[in-house]
Amino acid sequence: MRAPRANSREKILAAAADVAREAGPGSLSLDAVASRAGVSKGGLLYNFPTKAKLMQGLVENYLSDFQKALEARAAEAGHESVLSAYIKLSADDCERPKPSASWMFSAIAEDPDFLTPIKAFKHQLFERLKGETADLGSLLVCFLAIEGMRSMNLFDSDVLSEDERKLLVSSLLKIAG
Amino acid sequence: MRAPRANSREKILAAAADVAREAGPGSLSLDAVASRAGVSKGGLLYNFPTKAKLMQGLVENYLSDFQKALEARAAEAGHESVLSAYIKLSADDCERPKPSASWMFSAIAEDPDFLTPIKAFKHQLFERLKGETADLGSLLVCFLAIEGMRSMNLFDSDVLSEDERKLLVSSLLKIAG
DNA sequence: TTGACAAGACCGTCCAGCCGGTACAGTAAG
DNA sequence: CTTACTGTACCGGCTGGACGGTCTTGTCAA
Repeated sequence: MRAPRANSREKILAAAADVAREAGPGSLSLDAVASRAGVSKGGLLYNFPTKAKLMQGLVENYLSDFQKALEARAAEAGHESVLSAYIKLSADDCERPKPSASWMFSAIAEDPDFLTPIKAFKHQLFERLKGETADLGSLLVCFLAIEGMRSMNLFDSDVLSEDERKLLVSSLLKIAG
Repeated sequence: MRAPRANSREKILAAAADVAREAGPGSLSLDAVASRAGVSKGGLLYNFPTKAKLMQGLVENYLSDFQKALEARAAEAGHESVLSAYIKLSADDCERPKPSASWMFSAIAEDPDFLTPIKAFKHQLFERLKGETADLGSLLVCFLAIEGMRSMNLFDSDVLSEDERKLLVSSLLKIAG
């Protein structure tokens, strides 16, 4: 029963995210991930020799996906600012009711240092935005508001209604100029 | 050496927060909390019959502290808006380099439903702010930006410098009117 | 045949919750 | 006063189960 062509890595990563989302970040065990991915535990450990490596894979995957999406947005919109692209991308990410990143809590529980690459990424993005934005105050407000939106999505807090989120986004775009 | 009246509950709660902050949210074990609080495991279990109850205690403590602090701010400043009080309170909370609430990750790992009271609290606060703020767009931007600030503090992300945070706060206060 | 890859039984560790104690305070009958 | 009983606060060893990681044994593709 061996899948001749199985890109197991991606399946496992996706399965891990699913398990964290559905069973809760505290229930992300290797056994659960393996069975969810349709893979044996040995198979999982073959691809990710340790749980920490799995978490690392999750983080790297997340970051590279995000970067790709942001670059695509920034390119497709032509001469639009990166900040606008970031706002719109985040709005879309938060629109779908998937708090798709609750695996992050598992990673933090495993080792808070898994946040380091994410922090670095954000810092880098912030610096990039500073380079293209005239008014630092406006940038700060926008950047933090987006952060807040993402955070609420992560924590699965649907405090805002659909309309409110749309109003928020348009307000931010206005501030961003 | 029976302490006739030691308010063990508070000591335990504080110890739990300390352990989560220093050893990481994944290392919050009952043994660690007990020894940190200067209490035996049995004593801990006497006050909090289960780990879930301990988490619940943490959440309730956090929420009531926050509410008290907010009320105090709103009262002391006289006729200032609640939104301004909320902004300033959050700014002060985030100023000290203590990501004092990393126990929250442990709670989420234990059971994501521990977030429910927090979500409810935020929702309630948001409704209250809506009642006193004229421009919904401005309120949304401020509210989310504060959320972002708190989130960054929680994740121990020091992306913003001291000056930037001050500028952010003053910008928010201006928007809040 | 060989080696990349997968299966799952197995082992050691860790931890939540349990349980049988201990120390002490209050109370009240003798 | 004292003895006996009751309830409170706390102690710490124990255990059963879960989980991460290893090991042995396949199995398919080239």
